[in-house]
Amino acid sequence: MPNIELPDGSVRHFDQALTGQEIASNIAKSLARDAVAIRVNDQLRDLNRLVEEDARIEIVTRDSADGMELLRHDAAHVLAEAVKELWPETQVTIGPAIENGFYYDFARAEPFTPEDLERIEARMRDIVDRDEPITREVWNRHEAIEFFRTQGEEYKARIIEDIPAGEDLTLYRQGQFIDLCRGPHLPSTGRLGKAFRLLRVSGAYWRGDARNAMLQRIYGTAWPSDKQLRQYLEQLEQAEKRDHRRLGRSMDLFHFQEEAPGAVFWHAKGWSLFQNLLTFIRQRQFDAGYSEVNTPELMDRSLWEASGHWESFGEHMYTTDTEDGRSYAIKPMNCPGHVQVFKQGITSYRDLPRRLAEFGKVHRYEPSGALHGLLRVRAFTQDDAHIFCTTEQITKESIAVCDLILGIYRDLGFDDVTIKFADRPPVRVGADLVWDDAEAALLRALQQSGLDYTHNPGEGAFYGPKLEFVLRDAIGRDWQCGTLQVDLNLPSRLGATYIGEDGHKHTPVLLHRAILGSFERFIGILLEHHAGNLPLWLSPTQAKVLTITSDADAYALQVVSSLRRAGITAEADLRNEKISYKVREHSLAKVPVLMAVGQREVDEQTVALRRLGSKQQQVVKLSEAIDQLSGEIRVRGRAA
RNA sequence: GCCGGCAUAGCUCAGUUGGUAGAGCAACUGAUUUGUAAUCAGUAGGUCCCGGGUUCGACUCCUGGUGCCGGCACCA
Repeated sequence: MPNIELPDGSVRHFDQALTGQEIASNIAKSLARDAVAIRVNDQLRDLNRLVEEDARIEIVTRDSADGMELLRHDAAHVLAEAVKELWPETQVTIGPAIENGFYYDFARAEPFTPEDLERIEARMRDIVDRDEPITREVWNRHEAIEFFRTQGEEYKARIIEDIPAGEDLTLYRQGQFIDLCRGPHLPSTGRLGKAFRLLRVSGAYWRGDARNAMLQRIYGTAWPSDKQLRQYLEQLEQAEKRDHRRLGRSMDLFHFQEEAPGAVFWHAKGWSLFQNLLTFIRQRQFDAGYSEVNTPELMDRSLWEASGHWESFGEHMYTTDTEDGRSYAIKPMNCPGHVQVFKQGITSYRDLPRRLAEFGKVHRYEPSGALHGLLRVRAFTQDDAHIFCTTEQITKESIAVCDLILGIYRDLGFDDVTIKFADRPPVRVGADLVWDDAEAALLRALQQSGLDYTHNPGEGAFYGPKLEFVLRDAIGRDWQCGTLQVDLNLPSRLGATYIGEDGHKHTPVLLHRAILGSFERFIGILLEHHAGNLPLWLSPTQAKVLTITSDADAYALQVVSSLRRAGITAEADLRNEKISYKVREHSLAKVPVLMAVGQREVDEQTVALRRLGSKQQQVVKLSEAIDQLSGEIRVRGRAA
């Protein structure tokens, strides 16, 4: 005889236990229709389970975040049911809801083809039409293992074996299909609706471990309504349009070719963008007290053995053997080089902190399958720096690094940044006490800066804990770019020392930090974030001066040279084409400022100025236009 | 690296059961002097990713590579 408290605080009394579905019907018809689960005292439950006790409840509808997750989880089950009906010999494994959708991993000798995907999706729709009740059963552990073994479901049996003894095992049954699942689930398959779509099939290792068998993963997306599904598919198309590889071609920025997998051929415009970004970072670093250095690309293998990189990453390093019998490695990172610079001469504690920066081009033999346009390459340029300091200085320096990184992101148009604190990994160098200190110092910096962070356990580097700076782009994707790592191991491995106040030698602490990480990758992210519409100050070509008739040719050239004198990168387009043709062409090439000049502009010494993305133009005096643009450029890129 | 897919003109893509290839856009040439997202006409353009095999004959079939794409794993 439960008393049911609703989210609005009202309480309803019922004379007998009743199901979530009945409670929903009791409240409102529409709620009954949209209900997918019930939350009973903060615990999600199936709608058709009885609520017998006094409880606070909330009906979970398909539109809510929890509701959508449920829909997607159910979609995964319906997918598995469809596959089992079509190919009964297939083994099922796991099938969770993920952001925007779901997947299910299957073990099957034959690969799924795109045609198979269509058949599966059609069968899923049949299953929704059948509206099979989904029922929860609690099973005994041994019986469950026995059951799945006899069904030939080896993977399911193994999953159950790994569930701690004593826990209740729940199985969910829909039609002929039974799956191990914690639940909750919808009352029936019809409740799923048909706003789902299978997207692709790919490989995935059993339990995410490359030593295990490779399963076949089918990905899908599912939504509460057709409209939301359409919107999502539309969003996917839009994301494709801002693919940096496509923009790189249409904006004539860079290319790749077969002879240099994972290495960029920068074209003039792309390199100009690269240099604009580099100049900006260089200025900011200078202002923050860094000195720029440059260290060899090729160094003897012994140095990499001493640093420990040879052991951990030897397979991913490019090496070269020379006639003199020596073995060199092309640098995969800059730290050992910077330590060599630090070691020259004798450093006093008074000289610390010492901040050495380098735009270091590094090479890493990344696994072939990891390569992805500019976002994952084998040859890239880091905005790398190493800060040598005392233990006492770690926190202060770390705070300064956080400030520097966050400020730069803001100026590049990224406001949504999260910080992750990654602590000691299972495989590491150095004593635990040393790790304790390093982790504590980083956390102190975060606390004193008042920055929010999330914990990323076990994800630190092998030599020290790190902060990871993750920025969210315009379409909601997260990119880890900046990093700050406290290293209490490498300096001693490479013999770096300073003379302390006591006149004795001490080992400095080494902070590794990068802001953008890799210029190549960051440019890829920037392009996608801005959909190619780069901020004026970064654009390789900032303005294009377009003539309307050839009468304006001389004036157009004069405008271009005035712009260039003001530090604005400008080019003239004197071709004998219609103005609309030129506007279209340069808009597609993402030139931020177009200035059209015809007889009127010649007479009045003006330009018809049009900004990328706008359909309007304003006619302004040339001098005004120049002031306006150079002011805008100064505010962003050149400002300290 | 692993699973699956793809590779044809600068780009986007067609190409029948095996008979050595086409379109649109771009490029080039000419005409057009044009007021804000495609002016018209003509011309040229190919190692059909690379190697080997089957065949009278291979873009097409088989086979070994390479690169790319979607994931998985990896990411100092």
